[in-house]
Formats: sequence, C-alpha cells, structure tokens
Amino acid sequence: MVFRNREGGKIIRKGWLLDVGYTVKGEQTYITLIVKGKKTAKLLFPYDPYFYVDAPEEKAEELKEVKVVRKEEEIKVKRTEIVEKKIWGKMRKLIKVVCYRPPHVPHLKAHIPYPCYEYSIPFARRFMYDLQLSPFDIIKYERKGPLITKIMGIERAESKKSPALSKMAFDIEVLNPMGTPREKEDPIIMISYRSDKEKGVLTFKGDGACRDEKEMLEHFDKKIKDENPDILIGYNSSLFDLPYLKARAEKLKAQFNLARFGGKMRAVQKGLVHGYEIKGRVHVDMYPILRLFGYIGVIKAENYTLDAVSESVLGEHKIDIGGWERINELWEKGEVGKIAEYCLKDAELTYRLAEKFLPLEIELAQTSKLPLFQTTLSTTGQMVESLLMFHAQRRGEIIPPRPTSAEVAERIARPIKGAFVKLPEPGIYSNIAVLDFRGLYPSIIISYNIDPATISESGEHKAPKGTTFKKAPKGLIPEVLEGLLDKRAKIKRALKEMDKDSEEYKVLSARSQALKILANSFYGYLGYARSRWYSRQCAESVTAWGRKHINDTIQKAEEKGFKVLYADTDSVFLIYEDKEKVIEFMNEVNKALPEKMELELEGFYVRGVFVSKKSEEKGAKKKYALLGEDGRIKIRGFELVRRDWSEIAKETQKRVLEIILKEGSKEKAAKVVRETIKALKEGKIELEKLAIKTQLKKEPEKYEVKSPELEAALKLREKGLQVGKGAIISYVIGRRGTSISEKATPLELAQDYDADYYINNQILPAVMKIMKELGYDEYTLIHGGKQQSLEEFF
DNA sequence: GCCGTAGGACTACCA
DNA sequence: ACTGGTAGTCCTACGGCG
Repeated sequence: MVFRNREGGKIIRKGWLLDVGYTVKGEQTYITLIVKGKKTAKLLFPYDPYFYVDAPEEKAEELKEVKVVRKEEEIKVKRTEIVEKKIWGKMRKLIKVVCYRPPHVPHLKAHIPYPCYEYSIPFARRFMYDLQLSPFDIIKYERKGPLITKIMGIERAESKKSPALSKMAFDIEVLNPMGTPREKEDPIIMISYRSDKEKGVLTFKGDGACRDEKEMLEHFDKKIKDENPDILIGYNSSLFDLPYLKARAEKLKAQFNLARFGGKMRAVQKGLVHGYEIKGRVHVDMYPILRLFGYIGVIKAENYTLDAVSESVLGEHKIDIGGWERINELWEKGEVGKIAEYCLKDAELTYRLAEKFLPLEIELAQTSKLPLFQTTLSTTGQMVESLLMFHAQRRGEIIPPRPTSAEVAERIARPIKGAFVKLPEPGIYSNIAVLDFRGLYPSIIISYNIDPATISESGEHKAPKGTTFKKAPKGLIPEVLEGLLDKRAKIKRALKEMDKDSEEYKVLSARSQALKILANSFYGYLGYARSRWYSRQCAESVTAWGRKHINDTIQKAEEKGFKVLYADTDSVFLIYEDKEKVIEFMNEVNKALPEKMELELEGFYVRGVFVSKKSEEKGAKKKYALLGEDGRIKIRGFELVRRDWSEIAKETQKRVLEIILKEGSKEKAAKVVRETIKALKEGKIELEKLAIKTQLKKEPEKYEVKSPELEAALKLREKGLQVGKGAIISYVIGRRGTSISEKATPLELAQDYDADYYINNQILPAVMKIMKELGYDEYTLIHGGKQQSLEEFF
C-alpha cells in the first residue's frame, strides 16, 4: 500500500484505522485515532459530543442557555441546531444539543424536561457511526502535526487481505507457595514471548539472566517498545498476567508501561466481561474469545483452560511439569530450563491460537463496527446492537434508548413462546430422511419484513399470532440482515473458485463465518431484554411463523404418506422408502415458500434410535442417534455429548450405541455393559475416567442449595486455590461421606471411588434407556439373558 | 426422628 | 448479559408414620 502521495501540492496520507478514543484540550474535544500507515501514529480530530431533544423548534434558544453546576464545574451547552431524524419510521424535527465534553452529555440530558435521544452512546463509537467508519478501514487524510486537518475519504477495508498487524503473545510464571499467587509477596520469575519475528524467555536465574525481577520487568517493557507490536496477546491475561505485572512493577518501582503514545494500562469492564486495556495497542485476551466461540459452537472443548483448548483446536498440549506446585520446587532447585520450556510453550500455544482465531475476530470487528478490543469483550448481542446503531445512523433514524431496569425486569418476567418440538415415539428405525429449513428465523425476518417500525394495522404480512407488518418500506432490521446474508452468499460463491490454502481464502472464509454468526443472532437480539430494539411482537411473530412453517411441513409430509418421526424448530425426520419421493416432496414444499425460505435435505440415514424419557414412557425430545450412509454416527442430547457425565459412562454409552446402530447385536452391547460394571467393581477404572465436570455459574457463596460440584469447589478452596464463578470443577464421587455432595472430591485430591455410585448413577442410567428399546430390563442386562440378535428383533 | 417423594435449584444440551 | 424448549441430577422441605 502507498501511504502518502501528493495531490495539488498537498500531502495525502493513508493508513489502517486501529483504534478510536477521545481526549479533551481546553474547550475542545478531540477524537484520537490510532492509524497505521508507514508508521503508526496517534492523530487528533476535533469533534463535538451531542444528543437530541424532542422539543418544539423555538425552544432551541432556551436550551442553549441550560447550565448545570457539578462539583464546582459549570456545564454549559456549546450550541444548538435543528435537525430532521426518523423516529420509528416517522420524520421529526429535533433539537441537536452540542456539548463541550462527552461526560457533560448525561448531566445536561438530566436537566432538560423533554424527551431526549442518543445520550448514552460512547463518544468514540458515536464518531465512528457518524462518519460511517469501520475498524481497519483505510482513511485518507491531511495533517498538520498530530492534527488531522481534513479527512479526504474512507476506503472500505473489504479487500481480500487482512490488515497488516504485528502481534506478540506472552506469558508469565509466578511463584505460588501458598496456592494462588499473592501480588504482594510472590514474585514473577519468568516472562516468555512469541512474536511474528522471534521468541524468547526473560528470567533472573541461570545463564544470561536479568539481575532481578525489577530488571526483568524493565527488559520486557523495553522488548515491547523495540518490537512495537500492534497486538499483545495473552491467555486470561486480563485477569491474571497484566494486573499481576502492573502490581509487581508498582511494588518494585520498575519502569513499566506497555501502552503507546503516552496511554495507560487499566482494567475495564464491558457488561459482565472483564478486560484490560493497553492504550495505543490492542490487548487481546484469547480466553474470553474462546469462551464466546465455545458458546456459539465455533469450537468445542471440555473446558477453557489453555491446555484443553490447545488440545481441541491445535491437537497439542502444554508441557506437563506435574502441576503448578512444581514451579516453586523447580525454581528452588535451579532447574530454570524446565520452567523456561514450559513458559515459552504457553506463549507459543497462545500465539498459535491467535493465528487461528484472530482473523475471525477481526472480521467480527469489521462486520459489527466495534473496535477490535471492544469486540474481544463483546457478546453477539452487543455486536448486533452496534451494527444496527451504525445502520440506523446511515438511514437517518434515531437510535432507540437502552431499556430501564424496570423495563428489563418486565421483559424477563414474560418470556416469548418459542419453537415447536414434536414428541418422538421411542424405538429403533431404518431409512430416515432429515429435512431442514436453512436459516429459518433470519429468512422469516426478511420474508415478512419483521421490524418494530414496520408493524402496522394495514400491513400485508399477517403473522399467525395476529401482528401485521408492512411490505414497504423495508425495516432497518430486515434490511441489515438481508445485507449480511447477500454478502455471505456472494463470498460463498467466490470461495468455491479459490485455492483453499491461499491467504485470500482464509480471510474470506472467516468473513463468511462472521456474517453467519451475526445473522444468526438477530432473532435472539429482538427478544433480548436489554436490547435497544427489543420487540415482543416481532420476536413472537418470528417464532409463530416458524411453528407454522414446520407444522405445515409435517402435515404435508403426512398427507404424502410419510411417517414423521420427529421435528424440532426447523427440521423434520421422515421415514422413507424411496429417496426420489423425498426430493419430490421437498421441491413441492419449496414451491409454496417465500423466496428467501428454503427446505433443504440434511441427509439420509440408515438407522436411528429414539429413547424414552427416564421417568415416563413417552419419547425423549432432543435426544437421538443416527447412523449415516457413510458410517458416521450423529448423536444429539445423549449423556455422551454432555460434559457433566463421567467419561466411563459416556464411553460405555457410545459403544452400546455404535454396536446397536452398526452391528445390530444387542447381546454384544449387553456384554460391554457387564464388562464395564465388572471393571468398576474391581476398582480397575482410572480416576480421570470417573471425573464429572460441572461449571459453577455463580460465585460459590451465591448458591441456595449445595451440590456435588459446589462441595468439591469448596474442598479446593480449603487447599488455598482460587475457585470462583465460571470455574469448571472436575470431581470424583469417593467412598467417604453420606450424601453425594459429601462424597464429591476434586479430581486433584481424589484417592478412591464409590463403585456403586458409578454403576447405579452413571453407567445404568446412561445405558438402560437404550437397552430398554431392545427388550432388556435392568435385571436381564446385569445378569444375562437369552441370546437374540437385532435381526430377530426387527 | 425416620422415610419417601414432590418440587425446586441447577446445569447442559438442541435448535 | 442473544432466545425458548427440554432432560436429568441432586437437594430439601414436607407429610405420613408412630
């Protein structure tokens, strides 16, 4: 990229937009832009904060004189203007109240006795929406010193290349003789880093080492200033590494500030997520990112430790030094090399995770219009909200306010009716076809123009619930959503022609994934209690139309003579004799659907199992296993896909399902179960296979009832370990104690196990439901019964 | 006070 | 701290019994 050229005697510069903030100098507020051109620079652009007041035009003069005194500071209005904006689709004249400083906005708003709008939009984002800027856009500008005198234009950062950002991952090791390290006492003994260029370890023991901890911190500080990465990456660095580094640096009075351009490092909170900001760079903590990706199904891991995530997405482990306690021992013994190897590997894994997931994160930032650092701390709901704010501004529409806490409570109190799930009949079936609606809810929103502003009694689209929506003009939400889906369709077509190993392919497939993630979050956002665009009527209409379409499909299938086994939200399971007839049926359904909606063939399956519920004879919903024609088994809902069941129970259930679906030998399945029970009784199963993993969703003090995972967590705390909200506890049911909670012991401390518990509460419940479909009862299963093959059973 | 159980708290899944 | 629908475990309060 050419970063500067001459036009009519003036120098026009160009650079990637990395971050936006603001600063105040005297009476003027400036937006600060971190722009990466040939060099990275922090630039200033004068811009005034403002909000809108819905009052008669003639009040503009009066409003200009509003004054508020707060903490001896007199807060005044800079000027007022008359503007036209749309409120829920209707044009209206509003008074724009321009202020001197961003923090003045809420104070002035509070003293104005008319309805106000857009008073709670973070100022840097306000600027980005106003100028229609996205993160990593290329801006063209003229400057005079640090001041931008003119923004000449914006080039959309939509090239097939990702922005050229330099990055460095790091990790620290800390002594922990008392369990969780204490900032006051326990020193940092090592810092490792892995950048685009090189890797290394800093320590103060052994060859070529720093003199002491203080010097090590200062070396690290210098390292970062020399290499000057745009992005600093850690793992749980928001809550551990960075605050610890800062605390130690303060205690030791070390020169330590990883920020650029005189900025600061500080802890921040966005919603409920904790972050740590390094001004002038982008601090990326991989942990919350991977947590979110786990939540939305981009990755799947048993828990979200660096080790577990590396295993699941890179197929690699951390170096095993035998637990965190060993660091003290190795350090004492002077075996610094081992710690260094361990520490560097952590930085390396963190770097590799970033290489893998930063492209998606960057695309999410560009799509949602949130700066990268903000994006790493955001939920999909916040990303959708930002995107809608951006487009509301483009369309000249007022951004609705956030709901009050009373409104939030009211919304939560009355949930919206959701999807339809058909009750399956338990049994083993052959020849199953699965059809599903592609992107059901997004396609409904677009097809019926569902938006808070299109609701109208004279609307042409009438939802099964009764709400009617106008066909035109297109609402903000359907328009933005359609934009995402159209862009994605285009990218998908382009990807087919591309070399899968190319840089462009990686960038575009990440972009496609980001578009999909956001598109799929729109319905949830409409029904999200804290949403600015919450609409009960809209959300209810989406699900009502969804239920109608799936039920119509079931009915049509039955009319065609298919047996419908099961249906959930957007999918139907049919028993077929002739594949052609299934396709024929699908095409027929599609002819009658709106253009954006489509029923697709998900697949044909050789065999499938549905089981009954534990307590009743009725079939269990959301629980089935299907054997595909390629021999692969698709399993949903069974214990074996849940982390809160022991590996031994899951493994046994998996083997039983496989034997039944693939080999059809129920006696062989019974044998597997009996062998497992025998091994358990003989104490032959390793404790790792008996661990049950459960997350603590609240702080331990906040629970009303005790539970095994809670009791196990408390036992960890007794050992001086920090266990809090979000921790995933691995525990084993041991022999000591009366209740199950009492018996629960953290895996790390477990010595023995209660075989009866594992047989009666883990193996048998997991396996019985399946064996019951084959005519086994518990007694015959355990003690043996007469031989019978699945062929005879059918 | 002991026993059995209904209902509540809680988690993790499916879509 | 994006939605609702669902199964299942374990705990606890409660009622019956004596």
